Amino acid sequence: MRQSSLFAKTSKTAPSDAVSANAALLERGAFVYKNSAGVYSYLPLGWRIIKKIADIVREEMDALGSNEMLMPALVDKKYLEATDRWGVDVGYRVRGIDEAVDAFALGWTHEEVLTEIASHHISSYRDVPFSAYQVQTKFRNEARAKSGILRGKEFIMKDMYSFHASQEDFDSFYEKTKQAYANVFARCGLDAYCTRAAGGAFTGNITHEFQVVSPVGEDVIYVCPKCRYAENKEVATVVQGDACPECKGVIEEKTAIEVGNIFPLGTKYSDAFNLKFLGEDGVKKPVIMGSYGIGISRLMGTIAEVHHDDAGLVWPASVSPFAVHLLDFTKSGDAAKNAYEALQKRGIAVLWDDRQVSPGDKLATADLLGIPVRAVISEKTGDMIEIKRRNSAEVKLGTINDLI
RNA sequence: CGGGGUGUAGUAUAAUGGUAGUACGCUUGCUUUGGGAGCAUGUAGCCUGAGUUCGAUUCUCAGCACCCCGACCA
Repeated sequence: MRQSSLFAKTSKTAPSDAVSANAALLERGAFVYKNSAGVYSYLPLGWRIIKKIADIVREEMDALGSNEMLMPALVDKKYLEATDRWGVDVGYRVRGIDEAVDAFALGWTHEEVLTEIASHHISSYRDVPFSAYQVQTKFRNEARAKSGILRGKEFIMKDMYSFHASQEDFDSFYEKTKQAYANVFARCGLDAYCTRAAGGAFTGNITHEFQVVSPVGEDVIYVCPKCRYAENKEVATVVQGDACPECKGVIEEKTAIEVGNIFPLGTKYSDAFNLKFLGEDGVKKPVIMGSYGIGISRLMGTIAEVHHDDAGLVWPASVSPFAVHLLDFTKSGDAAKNAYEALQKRGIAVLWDDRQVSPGDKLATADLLGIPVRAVISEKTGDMIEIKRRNSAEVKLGTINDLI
């Protein structure tokens, strides 16, 4: 892509209201635009990252055998009334302009919707286990949106739900999902702890959260860095300085960002929608469920918090909007055009800064945008290309082949 | 939702009870090309409403917006 046609303009200054690093850098780099408190647009660069992250999540969920689908964002009142969640205060309710009563909620979760759908598809033990997920915008009336895209009133989420015939089968899937989640976060360049936690409005069971240590996090967790034992403060049995119950290491207290969670739901939702299956023994039994969330947009913000320096963002290659940032300092631009076309031909996602601005501007912008590989063509480089990785100070000369 | 703070140009900021200044950006022209180039040029602003006052961007009140702390939070 030619940068001159990219719908994005970077800024030297962050908006005065952007306090956290992710907000300041994502807005300066034109990855996102704040429309309202806690409500963001994803500009072309940011949307590319969202899509990269979502695709990583899709690959891992598909590998679990889950089915991607899409449910309505308008959730009928009947669903939430069935589980007494119509009145949960994080919800938004909507009605038509000329209607007297609220008929829908803007979806903040979809246990009810999918359980009801499943009740029309699951009737025999042959129909389970089954799981499905979606990537969708969720709406939550956050009393206090904060920290850029880390906590918004509207955000992009992957939510998955699973349906099982037995507790054993559920447990097995739950553990596999834990591993899939660990894969997702590792692939996104994040070190996430899997903590024991409480389930809030979703379940009374012990649940698990995936937490990335960061000063801007809202959760307090206790972790053992040695064996990675971890608990959320809300259910903690240890405190800072205690011996780890698993390995006798020393427990540390950390603040962390919750990037995902998994919940055993038991039969709470299947009971509400009379979701039963006929067993091999001819007896009807309730379906055992789980739900599994990953905040896709929050993940982008978390990566920004973890991977940046004074000059700007430092995207892991796996989620970067482009693989190569091509800078051209020459007058003619011919060599850069050739390199750009060669890279395009080989399927390398390249952003070519073809703007008529100074080298200093291009270099500073490249640091701000944080694309992993910077390739410079100038009068100094001759027939070669200067290659520098964003996460390293090393600069070396190479050829197109070194970029592939 | 409780408490506090802040609203000045596209962005960041300054000053002021008497017609608002700087920087960045943007326009145009010339020069320039390895760390957000130089000179010139033009562009653009006091959140909304009420009150006090001869006069309010400035003071008071209300509303709205945003931010911070807390509560809340799959």
